Amino acid sequence: MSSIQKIKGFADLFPEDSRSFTHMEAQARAVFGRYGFGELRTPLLERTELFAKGIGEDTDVVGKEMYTFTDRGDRSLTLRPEATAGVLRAAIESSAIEPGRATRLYTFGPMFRYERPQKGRMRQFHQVNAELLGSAEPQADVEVILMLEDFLSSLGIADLCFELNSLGCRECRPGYRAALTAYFEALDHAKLCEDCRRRMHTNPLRVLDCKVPACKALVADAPVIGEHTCQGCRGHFAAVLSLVDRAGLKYTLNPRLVRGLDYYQRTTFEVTSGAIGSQTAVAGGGRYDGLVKLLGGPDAPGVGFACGMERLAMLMDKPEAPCPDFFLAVTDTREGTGALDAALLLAHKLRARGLSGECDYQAGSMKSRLRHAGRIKAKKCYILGAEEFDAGQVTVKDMEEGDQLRLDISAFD
RNA sequence: GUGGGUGUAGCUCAGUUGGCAGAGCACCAGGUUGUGGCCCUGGGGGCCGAGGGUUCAAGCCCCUUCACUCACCCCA
Repeated sequence: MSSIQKIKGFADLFPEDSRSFTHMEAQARAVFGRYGFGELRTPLLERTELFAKGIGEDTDVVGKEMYTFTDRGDRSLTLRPEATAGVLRAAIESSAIEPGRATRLYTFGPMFRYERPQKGRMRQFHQVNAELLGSAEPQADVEVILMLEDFLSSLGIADLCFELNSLGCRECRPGYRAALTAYFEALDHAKLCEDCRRRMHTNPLRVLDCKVPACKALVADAPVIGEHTCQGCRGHFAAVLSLVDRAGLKYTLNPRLVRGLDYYQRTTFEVTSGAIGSQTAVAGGGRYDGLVKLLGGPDAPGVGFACGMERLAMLMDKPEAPCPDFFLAVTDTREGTGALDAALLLAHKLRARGLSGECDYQAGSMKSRLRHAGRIKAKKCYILGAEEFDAGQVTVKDMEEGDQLRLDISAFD
């Protein structure tokens, strides 16, 4: 109890769990590579203002969830709570964005949010991110959505629900917001929950997302965004839906799909699962035209997604531990014979031949050593007992077949 | 931040109205004088989360505290 323990909301991933992450990363590289995306790695720490600007001052993420501190130079720094802002900062800083030409980048790694941990939510969690910069066309939205689906199915994850929506743009969204607020005002808004009475003014879109039954009932007849979006947004969304359809991806329209980060415009999407606790979002994303410019870059549009790796891990089959090629057992329990030295050197030679395996550092009974070899699923057990050692030999037992033979150790030179 | 649940062996968990600290799995040894998996027998292992209180007696009751966990808010 007196030993130092990890801090709340942070996790250690031992091989049983880390294998899942390694596998996801490998699949992401393979799938995204087929779409022409290149990997970008950005720092985990950024200046606080990048997130404040990029995510939105009024969001929960910026308002109460960031790990922010001042460094020794009195700069305010923040551990990244999401990836997009950092990716855009890097792309802008290195002039990687050419308006009118697509730039495709993906990244993955840890994100940090100071929240109360629960199932599917950690303070340090991991995301896979992809961003397609420079294209405002609906084809870009669809490419990203299809790539996400491609990635998820490469992991063998089924029973996922794709939800799509359009939030409109800077031109038409204010009108929708006003209509929503007017709707709630006209209603008996005392029936709304406390949070929603506040939200109907600050962010009426959020009310649509409320889970309180009374609010849900009132929201049922609220104006739908599709009726308020401008011609351009409507055409864009129609094109996206049509293409997604033609690509054969099943989805549901969710007019109440509101995302938590301020920068989304037009297309938004979310992938959900009912099998990972009360947090259902596995991945989410959308279009963020205007964000690149807001962060000081060219006026280039963008679309992308983030995918929660811990949540994916809950849905995946765990990759099996690899079976070692050998286990080198030492059963010569006499003192000072040098059998342990001989074992180590023999194991070294086996590895030089490309074989994998572990080697005893302590001699034990035949029974216990063989049991261990079986337990770690070694393909072969190399046995170095007193007889073998004195003869300069080793017994090699096939753990599957059970047959064995004696070989000279020198044969492995 | 606000609620609920749980802290006992390396792991998963029992533990009755307060009365000697338990099981399964894992580990070690033996049954089988040098041969794994199945079976049988035995063994090592514990500040019962921590601190205080009540009591002849506390894993159990009371207070405090810490940790973990689930949920709300919100999100991946």
